[in-house]
Amino acid sequence: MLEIQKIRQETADVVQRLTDKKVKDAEEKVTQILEADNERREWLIKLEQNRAEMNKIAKSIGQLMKSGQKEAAEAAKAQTAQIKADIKEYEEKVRLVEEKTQELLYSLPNLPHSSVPVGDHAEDNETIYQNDVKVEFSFKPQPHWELAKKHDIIDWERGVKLTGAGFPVYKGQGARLQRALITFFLDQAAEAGYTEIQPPLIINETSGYGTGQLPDKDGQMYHIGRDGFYLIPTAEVPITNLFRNEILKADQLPQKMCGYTPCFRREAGSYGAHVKGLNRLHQFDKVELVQIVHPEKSYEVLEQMTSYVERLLTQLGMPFRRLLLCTGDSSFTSAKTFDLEVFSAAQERWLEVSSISNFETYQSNRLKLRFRGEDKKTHLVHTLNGSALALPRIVASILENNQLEDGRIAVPEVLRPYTGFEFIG
RNA sequence: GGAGGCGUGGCAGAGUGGUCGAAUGCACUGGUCUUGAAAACCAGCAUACUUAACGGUAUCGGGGGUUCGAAUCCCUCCGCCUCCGCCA
Repeated sequence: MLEIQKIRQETADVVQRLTDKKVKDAEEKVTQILEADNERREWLIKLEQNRAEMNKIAKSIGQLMKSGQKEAAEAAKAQTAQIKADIKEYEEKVRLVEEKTQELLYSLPNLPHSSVPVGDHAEDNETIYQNDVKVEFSFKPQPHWELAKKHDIIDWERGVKLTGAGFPVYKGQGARLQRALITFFLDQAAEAGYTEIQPPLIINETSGYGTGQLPDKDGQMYHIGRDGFYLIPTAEVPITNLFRNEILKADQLPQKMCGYTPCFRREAGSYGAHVKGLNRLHQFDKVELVQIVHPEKSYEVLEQMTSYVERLLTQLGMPFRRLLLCTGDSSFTSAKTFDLEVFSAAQERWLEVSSISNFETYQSNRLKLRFRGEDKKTHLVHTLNGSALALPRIVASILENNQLEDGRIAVPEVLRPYTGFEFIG
């Protein structure tokens, strides 16, 4: 959520950047917010004046009662009725206009950082880096869903029986490969100084609002109607919410955390060849990095986190590239996002395996997550997160890029201590 | 699931209808003193909104109510503790 003070003080700039972000009618929306906010303050002042008056009378009644002037006290009571009614009226007005302001603010995405290219679609993203790993075959490579079937390591059909499409069952070497990846990623993160967190997989509504999944992505989460909870779509939600409503000491920053969790996504509206196999699932595993940092450090940290994830891909021997997402393609809540994509030679396409974002104060403003600065005042922190990494497309890439002519699949060196085997099949 | 108790500032802990945003202690910050430190003493020490400023308003787990006035009374939700039941 954008800070209202910022919208007030830097109106023109905010409108421009929202327009860059491809928000329709940005100027109109901002004007509406400012009008609502002005109205709010007008009513608030009236409300508070009345309350002050009321407090004054109440106090004087107390004095009169104490000194035994009963009649004077009763007389004072009589004049409170009108003020009381006014207070009620103003309270209602303030409540309504606050609700409206809030709703409008929720509807605005984050402002893009100045270094983010302005663009509409994925085609406008900038390729920042591409490594020189090449995967070439002397035979016709098979897509991962064929390979998984052949080696009997992923069972889609029985997953459908248990739950539905998008809930695969991993078995044997497939299950072991998953577990190896999770442990490898967690070990690496620990070495890089991230504290491992095992959060709840179910969150309440407030947490959903805190990181921005609610209200705009309500349809993408699984809702547990009976208790009003949600299944987490990513570990980002519980981990970033850990410090909601807290004021951290300066020396508590940065908070570097990582966590492995399954992720649950309804993926309503997705269909077609791009969701085949492991490309898009309703339940998948992911190790997530979250950092809560001093505002001055956040872009430095974004770079550190991204290079960290690139190192993981390098260790796995994957051909990958780094994209800087353009304004139109980066997420609602992000100020700047890098995507890392692995090239799948068999599918002949790039698969997004990680997305690393700086949210600046967009999340912390909702979370009321602040720190006390050198000036002794409270300031909003900056929050960042990134996948390190999401498993399904990594598994797909390993299967597809590491397949051998005899049909076996070579496990990347770094994973062998974790899998206990060198080849699948 | 049943019965009872409790939820106050960073922590501990007073306060059961009237200058209570809240005693006191500890912690913390600044100052005096000291060669330095400790001790002692003095001062400060929640958050948010609002105002050009003085100031004002709200917050004692959350929400609602009674009252001229609520930390204090009532309702409700949440959480914690104790006992019983059940259970991995």
